[in-house]
Amino acid sequence: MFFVCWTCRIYPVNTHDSPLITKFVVAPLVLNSNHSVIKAIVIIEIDVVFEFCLKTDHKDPSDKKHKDKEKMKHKEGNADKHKDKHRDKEKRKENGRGLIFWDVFFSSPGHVKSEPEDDFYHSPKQEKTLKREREEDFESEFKPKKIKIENDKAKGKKRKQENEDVKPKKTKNNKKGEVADGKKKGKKEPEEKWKWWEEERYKDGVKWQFLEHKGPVFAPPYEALPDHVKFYYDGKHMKLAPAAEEVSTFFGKMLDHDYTTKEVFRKNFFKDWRKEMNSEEKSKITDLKKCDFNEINDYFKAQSEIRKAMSKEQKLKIKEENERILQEYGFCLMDNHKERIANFRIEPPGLFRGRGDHPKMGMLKRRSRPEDIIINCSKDSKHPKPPPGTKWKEVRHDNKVTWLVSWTENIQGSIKYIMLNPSSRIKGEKDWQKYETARRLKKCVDRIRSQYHEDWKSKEMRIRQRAVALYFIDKLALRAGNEKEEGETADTVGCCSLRVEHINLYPEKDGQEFVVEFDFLGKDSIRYYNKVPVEKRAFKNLQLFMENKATEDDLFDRLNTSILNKHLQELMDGLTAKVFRTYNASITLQQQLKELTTDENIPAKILSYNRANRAVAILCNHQRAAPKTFEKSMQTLQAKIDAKKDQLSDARRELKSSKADAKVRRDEKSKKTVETRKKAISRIEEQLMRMEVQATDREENKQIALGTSKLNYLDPRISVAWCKKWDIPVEKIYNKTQREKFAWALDMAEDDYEF
DNA sequence: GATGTCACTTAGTAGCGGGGCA
DNA sequence: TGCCCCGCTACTAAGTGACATC
Repeated sequence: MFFVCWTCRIYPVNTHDSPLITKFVVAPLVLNSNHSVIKAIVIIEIDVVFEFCLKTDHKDPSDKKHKDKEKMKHKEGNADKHKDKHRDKEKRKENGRGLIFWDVFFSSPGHVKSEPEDDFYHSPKQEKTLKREREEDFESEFKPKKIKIENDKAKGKKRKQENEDVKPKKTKNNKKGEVADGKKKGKKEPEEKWKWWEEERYKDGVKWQFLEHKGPVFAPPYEALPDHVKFYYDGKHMKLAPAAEEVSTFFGKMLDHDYTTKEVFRKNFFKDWRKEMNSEEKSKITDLKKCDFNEINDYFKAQSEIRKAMSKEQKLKIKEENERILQEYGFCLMDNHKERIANFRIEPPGLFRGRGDHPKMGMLKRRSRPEDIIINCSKDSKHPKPPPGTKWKEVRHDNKVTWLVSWTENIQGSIKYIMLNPSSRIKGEKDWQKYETARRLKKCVDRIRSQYHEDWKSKEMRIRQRAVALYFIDKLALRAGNEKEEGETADTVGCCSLRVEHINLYPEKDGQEFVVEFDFLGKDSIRYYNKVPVEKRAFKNLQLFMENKATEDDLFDRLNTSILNKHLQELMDGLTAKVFRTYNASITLQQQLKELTTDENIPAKILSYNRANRAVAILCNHQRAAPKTFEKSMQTLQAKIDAKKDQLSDARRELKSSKADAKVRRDEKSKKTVETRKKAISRIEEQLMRMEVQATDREENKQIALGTSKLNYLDPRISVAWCKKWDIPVEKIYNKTQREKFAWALDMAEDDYEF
C-alpha cells in the first residue's frame, strides 16, 4: 500500500530494505507555491510530504489527473470506478481533513512503472478465461467497500486498534516478552502488518504486477563417503563410483525404516540404482540381498549424533547461516510487498516415499539441475541468476499464476512449484474466498438437499447415482474421488470412485435400519471405516447400483467428478464437491462451539474448543499415527495427577488441623495459617484440574489430527469470534504461524460473526 | 467423453528445537 | 545443567478441479 498525492504527483520509492513500510516517496515534479514546476527529483520522507500537502491544501485531482491515476490502477469496470469515488470520499471523511486527495494504492512498486498488460509476456495459457467468473463473483459479494463499511461500524475502535497494532498486543495472560501460549518470544513480531484484505483485488486472473525473487536454493552437491565407511557386496568390500555410491547412501540412511523391508520398494530401488552403476558395478551387483549397507547406516547415525553434540557456538553458527539463506532466498518482492516464500529449496534427490501400497515407492528421485528449472518473475525485475556455468530451462513472466519456480519431477512426471507462504496476500485472498464460497453454500444448501432427495426417484440411473453420491459427500464429508491411473499410484478412492467392494449394505444392523458400512482407503491411504444408517430411498438405490456387479466394479458407474461438478456448478456458481467439506466442517465447528462451550474456566473452554475441532476432524477422517511416546507420556501424566491428588489430600488434612488449631488458639497467626492453606488448596485444585483436562484432551486426541481441519477447513473467523466472545486469548487457539496465516480473520471477525 | 496438463490445496510425518522439570 | 518430550515447521506426497486437446 502506498500514498499518492495527485497534485504533487508524489509516488513512493521502493525501499527494498523495508518494503512493508514505504517510508519515502519520490516527487518527480517539485512544484513551487503556485504549483509551477521546478525541475527536480527528490526523495522525501513520507511524513514531510503529508505535512506539505496538508499545508498547501491539495484538493481532488482534475479529470486529467484522474486519467493518470487510471493508468496506474488495475483495470476496473464502471462499478469499480463508482466504488473508487465512494472510497475517495470515505477516505477524505476518514482522515477528517476534507482537503487532501490522497489515494491508496496496492501494487506497482515505485521503481517499477506499472505497465500496460501488453508489456507482459503472454504465455499461451494466458489466453484462457481462467477462473474469471468465480473471482468476479467473489468481488461482487465481498467488495472491499463492504469491508470498509464493516470496519466503519467500529471505526473508532478500529483506528485505535490499528495504532495498537504497532505494538505487540497484550493479552490478559501475557507477561512481558511472553506470548499467551506460555512460550517466551524469540523474536519480535513485525511491527506493522499489511492489511491486504482492505485493498482492491486483481481481476481477470491477474495474480501480480511485479514479482522479483532470488530463485531457488539447490540441494548441496553429493559429498563422497569417507574411506573408512565401506559398502560390502556378498561380504566383500566394494568401492562404488560416486553416482552409485550416492544412491546407495539413500538406501543406507533408511535401513531402520519399514520401507526397506517392502518388496516393491526394494525392487524399484534396485532397478533404479543399477541404472546409476557403471558396467563393472552392474555386472557384480546383481542381488540386493547380498548388499550390506550397515556401515553407511552407522555413519549417518554417527553424523547425526555429532550434529546433536555440537557446541552452542557451532549450533549458533549453523543457525545464523540458515537465517542468512532464509533472508536471501526466503522472501520475494511482490507488488511492493516483501512476502515470505513457503518452500524455496529444490527437493533434494532421494528415494521416493509413496504412501500406502504405492507401486513406485523406492524409485530414485533425481537431483534437479538449473537446466530443469523454470523461473517465473516480472520482465522488469532483477531476474534470479543460475549458479555459475549453468542456465535455467526457461525464464517466463506469467502473472496469471502464483508460482515463482517450477520443475518436473521424474517419478510421476508431475510439476513441482515454489510458491508463497500461507501468510502471503496471494494465498490469504484465496483462502478467504474459499470460506466465502462455503458461506454461499450455506444459503442454498437446503434447496440442494431437497433437490438430491428428489433425484433419488429419477427415472435416469445417472441422476440417481449423482444424487446418492452427493448425499454421501454432503452427509459424510467424503472427498470427490477423481479417477486415477491404475498402476501409477496407490489404490485409493473417494466418493465417485467407490467400488462395490468398498461398501456393505445391512437392512438392519445393531438395532438400526438401512445401515451402510464403508471400508476403503482414502487420500494418503488412510482407511475410512464407518457404519452409517442412511435414508431408505438412498439404501434402495445403493442396492440397485450394486445389482449384477462384481466387487471390483464402480459403484457409481454413470458418474465421475467432472459430471458431478458440472451439475453442482448449475446449482450454485463456484460450487464443487470440495466446497461441501469446507461448509460442513465450518458449520459443524460453529454448532459444536455453541453446544459445548460453557461459562467455565479457560482450560475447560479450550477443552470444549478442541472437542468441537475434534468433531470436525472425525467428520473429515483426519487421522494420525498415535505418537510413539503416547503410552509413556500418558503414564507420566497420570503419575503426576496421582501425585497431585495425594498432595491435595495432604493439603486438606493440613487445613483441617489448622482450622482446629485456630479454633483453640483464636489468634491472628493461626487464622493466617488457615487462609494460607486454603489458598494452597485452591492452587492445587486448579493444577489438578488442568492436568486432568490435559489428560482427557490428549487421550481423545490420540489418533486424531486436529491441525488439518484447523488449517484447511475451519473458517478462522468462527474461532476468532469464539475467542472474543468468551474472552480467550486467540494465542490459545492459534500459534504464531497460524495467526499469520489467518491475519485477515483476526482483523475482521468480531464476537458476533456467524459463518 | 476420454485423456492429459497445469495449478493449486490438502495431507501426514520426520525431525528439530526449546521449554519444563528433576 | 542435562535430558526428555512435545509442539512447530519443513517437507513433499496426494488430492481437487479447470481447462485443453483429440
